[in-house]
This record gives sequence, structure tokens and C-alpha cells, in this order.
Amino acid sequence: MADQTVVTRFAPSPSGALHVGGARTALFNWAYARRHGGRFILRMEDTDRARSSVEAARGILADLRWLGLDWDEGPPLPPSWEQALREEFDPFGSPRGEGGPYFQSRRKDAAVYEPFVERLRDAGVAYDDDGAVRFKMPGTDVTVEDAILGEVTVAAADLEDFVIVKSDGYPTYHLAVVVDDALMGVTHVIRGQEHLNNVPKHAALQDALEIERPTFAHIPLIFNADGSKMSKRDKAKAARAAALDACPDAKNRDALVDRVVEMGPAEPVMSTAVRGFLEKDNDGIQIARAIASVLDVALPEIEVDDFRASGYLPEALVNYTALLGWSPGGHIEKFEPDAMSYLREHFGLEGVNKSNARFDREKLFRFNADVIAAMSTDDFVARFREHCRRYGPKAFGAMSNAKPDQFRALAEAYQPRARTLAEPSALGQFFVVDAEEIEFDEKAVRKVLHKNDCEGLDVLEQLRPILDGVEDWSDEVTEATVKEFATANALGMGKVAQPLRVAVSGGTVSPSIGQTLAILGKAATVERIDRCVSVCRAPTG
RNA sequence: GCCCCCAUCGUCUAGUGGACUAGGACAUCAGGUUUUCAUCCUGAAAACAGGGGUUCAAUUCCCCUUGGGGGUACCA
Repeated sequence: MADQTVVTRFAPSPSGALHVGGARTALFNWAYARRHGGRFILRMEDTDRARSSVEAARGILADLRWLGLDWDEGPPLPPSWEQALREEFDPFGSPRGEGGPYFQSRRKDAAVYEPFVERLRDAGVAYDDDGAVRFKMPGTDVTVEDAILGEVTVAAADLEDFVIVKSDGYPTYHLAVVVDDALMGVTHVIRGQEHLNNVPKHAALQDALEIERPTFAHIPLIFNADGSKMSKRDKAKAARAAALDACPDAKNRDALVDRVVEMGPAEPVMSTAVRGFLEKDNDGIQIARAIASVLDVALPEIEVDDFRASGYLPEALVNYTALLGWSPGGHIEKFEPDAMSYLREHFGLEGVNKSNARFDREKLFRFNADVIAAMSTDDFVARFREHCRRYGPKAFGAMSNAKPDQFRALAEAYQPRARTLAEPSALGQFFVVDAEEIEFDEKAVRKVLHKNDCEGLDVLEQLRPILDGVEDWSDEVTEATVKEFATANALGMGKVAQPLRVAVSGGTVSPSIGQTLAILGKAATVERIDRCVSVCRAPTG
């Protein structure tokens, strides 16, 4: 018993994207199996045929791969997360492992559950009920031992007979999970505490079927920072709140609806649907995204792919979420050499907490920043490139293809100041727009260019010919040129770099001035200085 | 309503009867470094939910209260 091979499993329902809570459950199961040299199984619980979809299955497979998980048994293992998302990828394709199929709908088709139901009928503990089959609870108190919570007892009076086969012929979760776990040799059931109340049911079923009970381990749940449930509906709520906030009256709202419909993303959006969304009639995610895009607000990340799109790295997400409900003890927080390796070496049920945790985006954000800071330049450039290509903005993706050197310089400039892969795209917009599109920030112009009798503009005018004469336009040289100018004129670096920043970017924020100019190129730099001077010299009202 | 689970700084947690003047991390606040931003450095403030027990001794064990969460489906 003690040397019995550990077998764990993650059994998501492919009815939507993978939630961070689910990701953590998968992680813990994976890590536990790896740590004990056991097997990790991935099984799709798609017995709710109305809500399950192949797309969702693909998405879950992709997310698991992106996080760095693999499985010994289950649907085919996609070579990469991107490939899992492709339409050609068939989750139902030839499975990994011999205990399949690994989709419960397929198992049902293979009549896997029937003999078990028959056995229960023969034993007189299963009976027909209006087209469904119900399991008869034994009528005794049920006590189970949980590896994390200890002993849990539920009185017989609180236990009711429950459905094991639906009237459509599909097994319910309760039956399927018990039968499949037994057939697949699962030894440890690690899952969320929302399942704790199901344990007596499963235990009773196991007893009736003479199946040895696995070790149960119910892990605490994850909530939002405010204590509310972390739900995909939070995204709709946030979008709606932003919309109502931006457009308090009906007239504005009409304009917003028009804009949303107009720039509706992939799928066409009907104005009635958008209105319905605002009236809480629906929580359409497409609409939420469109509103967020029109209003330029961020939607909360809930699912794994939300975090990916927002520029988080799997490394940081894994490290952070593993700390929610589990601790290696002591002061260890940053997992070395990397999160997955650490978990497969150190994860254990002893370190799992009993109480629920709140998801702190600030801390994850910090972890992400640290991961980026610790990455090699090449790694960052590659990951940033992939992120731009998949998630935009288009101009960055285009630059990565057309001008790889410029893209690399830009990536290098932003790595030290990026906390997510999406941040450089937001901060570096000015690099990829035409000079005419640059809007000069009023406050920056006042403070940096107009102040003290336009000393900033004077600096720009003096600097222009000097920069124009620079032959080798590298960041070292441009930086040195600016510094020399500052020294020669007894000016602090800020008095010179800031006017330049405003001239080329429209604002006061950019990478180091040398890098900024180098990435931009000489022609664009000079052009922007000229335009800035002519625009900002004009008397302002 | 009923059933089940939980309870250390704002948040995630360390702590398993004395080593606790309760440690770390994120956030916060105050300084410092820096050409902006982002970093980085230093320091500060910040918790054992309340009440009963048990014990020579409780953050640590037991009970109650309160609070939070989960379940109560032919969803998983």
C-alpha cells in the first residue's frame, strides 16, 4: 500500500476556458504525481453534452501546455500550446495511454458505465426514477478521511438518493468519476473544496461497488480580492460598469452602442445584444471585450488565457497560484530554478492549507516583473515577439517581421522596464506611429518645453543640427552625444533628455534617451524634433 | 432553512504548547539612488476574531459565539 504507485488526475469539464482555480488544481495533481514518481492522467468530463465543446477542450489542452504541464495518459499531448488551438488539432485523436478513451462521452459510447449500473441494480441499490437511474444511499452515516481536512462525517439523514444515470443515458458526474477513477487506478483525488459535499456520495458508491476508496484531498478555493467568487462573469460586470460609468445618460449610450457594433470584434455584434448586455440581459464576452476596447479599459483576468493575453508568463502564474493554498514552509516564495521544477520536487499535501485564499493581482504582477527581469535577453525578445504577433498591436507584430533589428532593439530597451509582455506595446506606441500622429501632452509641453522662457525648445533647436550630424546612429553614440551637449552647456541630463522625449514621443516617458533615439532612427528623430518645435513654438491659448 | 468546511498583519502565508518583544512576501507610508519610466536600497506602520475551558504554560488542544466559504441539480 505504501509503495503503491501514485496516480492522480485532473478532470476538467470542457464547457469553457480553464479558470485559474482549475489550473492550480491541475498543477497540484501533476506535481503530486511527479513528486512521487507516479502517473498523471488528464480526463475530460464531458457528460453534460449541452455545454461541452471541442473548442473548450482544445483551449484547456492549450492552457495546460502553456503552463508547462504534460500528462502520462489522456487526450493526445499537443507539441505546443499554439498547436492545441489549431482547428486541425483533434482532442479526440489517438489518446496517450492505454486506459482510454479519456473523454467520458466516448466512454459512455463504449458502454463503460453500464456493467457498474447493472451491478448496482443487481445489488438492489439502484432503481429507475422517471427515466433516470437513482442510487440508493445506505442509510448509515458516512465518514471519510480527507488528507487535508481530516475526518468528515455526514449523517445518514442528510444523505439523499441521487441520480447516477440521466434520462438521456449519460452518467452523472458522481457515477462517472467513481467508475473512471477506479478503472484508471487513481489513488489520490485532489480537487477543490466545492466537491467536499460530494464525498459521502462517492464513498457510498465506492462501497457499494466494492471499490477501494482513493485518498481524498480537498484544496481550498480561490476568490477575488474582495472575497467574491472569481467568475468569468466578472469580465462582463467590469465592462458594464465601465460603460455605465462612461455613459451615464441614454444619449451617450447610443453612441457607445454604435461604436461597439461598428468595431465589434471577430463575431458581428447586434445593437440589441449590446443594449441587452448593458441591461444585464446577457453577459456576452464578445460584447464585453468590444466595450473594453472602445473604452480602453482592462477587463479582469479570470481564466488562464486572460493572463496569457495580458502578458503574464506561465512561470509567474504557476509560482504565484501555487502559493495560494500551499506553502513549502519557511520563507521560500520564489521557486528556483523554475516554478515547475520546484513543484515537482517539493509539492506535498502536508503544505496545503485549509482556508480559502484571495487572488492578489498586485502580487502576481510583481512576480511577473521579477520573472521578466530574470529572463535572458534572447528569451525575452522571443517571447515578446510571439506575444505581439498573437495579441498585437499589429504594428509591433509587423515590425517584428519587417524590421527584426529594430524590433530587437525595442524589446531590449523595454525588458528592464516591462512587467508584462503587454506593457511595452502600450508604452511604446509612439515608436510605431507617423510623426503627424503624435499628440504632445499638454502638461509635458508646459513643464518641459515652455517653462523658463522655452528653454526646452531652445535645447531642441540647438540639439537638432548636432544630432543631424551624427554618423553612427547607435544608442551608445546618441546617448553620448546628448550627454556631451548637456555637459558642454552645464545642464543636467534631465534638461536635455526630457525635451527630447517630449519631442519624439509626445510625453515624458520612454526608455533611456539613447535607446529611444536609436530605435527611432535618425530621420524620424530629426523629423519629430522639427515638428515639435514648429507645433510648440506657436503661441498657445 | 438544513448540512459540511474554515478562521495569524489590508492580502498570501511561516508558525504544530514554552525559542513569539509572532517571521517573510505583496500592497501601503517615509527617506535615498536615478535623464523620464521601470528598477534598486533603507526604514516604518500593520495580525493571532470574541468568550469560555484544558495546562505550570496557549497563536498552537477542546467547546461556544461571531464571521467567511461551500453544498443542498437528471452541472461538474
